[in-house]
Amino acid sequence: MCMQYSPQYSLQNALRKDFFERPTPEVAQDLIGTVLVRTLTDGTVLAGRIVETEAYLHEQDAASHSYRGKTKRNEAMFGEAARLYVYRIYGIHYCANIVTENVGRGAAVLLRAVEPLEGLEEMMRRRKTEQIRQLCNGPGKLAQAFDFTMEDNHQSLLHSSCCILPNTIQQDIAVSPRIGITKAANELLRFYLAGNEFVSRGRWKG
DNA sequence: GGTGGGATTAGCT
DNA sequence: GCTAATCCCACCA
Repeated sequence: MCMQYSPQYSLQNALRKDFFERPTPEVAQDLIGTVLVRTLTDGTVLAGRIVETEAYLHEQDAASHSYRGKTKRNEAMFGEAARLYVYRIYGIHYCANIVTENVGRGAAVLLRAVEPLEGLEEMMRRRKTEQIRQLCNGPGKLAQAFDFTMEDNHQSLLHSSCCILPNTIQQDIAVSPRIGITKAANELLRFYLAGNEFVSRGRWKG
């Protein structure tokens, strides 16, 4: 189920910067089905198919961290596309976003869930659980499993140790309002693979 | 210099 | 369903 897909872990195939320089909802939707790959310093490869994302837009989007303009905390959002914007949430967890559009826009895509493909033992160790479904089915969990921390803020996704591989599957993408926000809560900016069990909050009904 | 809130999670009822 | 855990940082004084 989760191991049948065998991605080519090669930078040759990786998504390039122009993929991320498009309108953020398009990027968020097109990221569904792609594969997030990270190679740790010890050579361990972590990979997962992205099954859930949310788009956070520029300064008109009241739910976006960029809503009140550029600050020290969110400056990565205003930087180059295809870089990571990582922040700490509720003092405990991290959330990993991919910066989109052009420099100065302040837009990004939140990675909410991935289906683990490779490096599961490492993820289990970091997550302190052996339940595969629990490894990456939420933004905080995903960040913990892939070891994304503030050190990775501004990190580029355009090299072999950290990149996104193209979608090779064809599945139905569903849309919904974003989760966990109070402002602009009706915008349909959350995208996920319909019926996929690794989507957060157990929204899969199997 | 103090304070409040947050794109969450785990564990308990 | 409810709530504690726990930390920047933005904002106001």
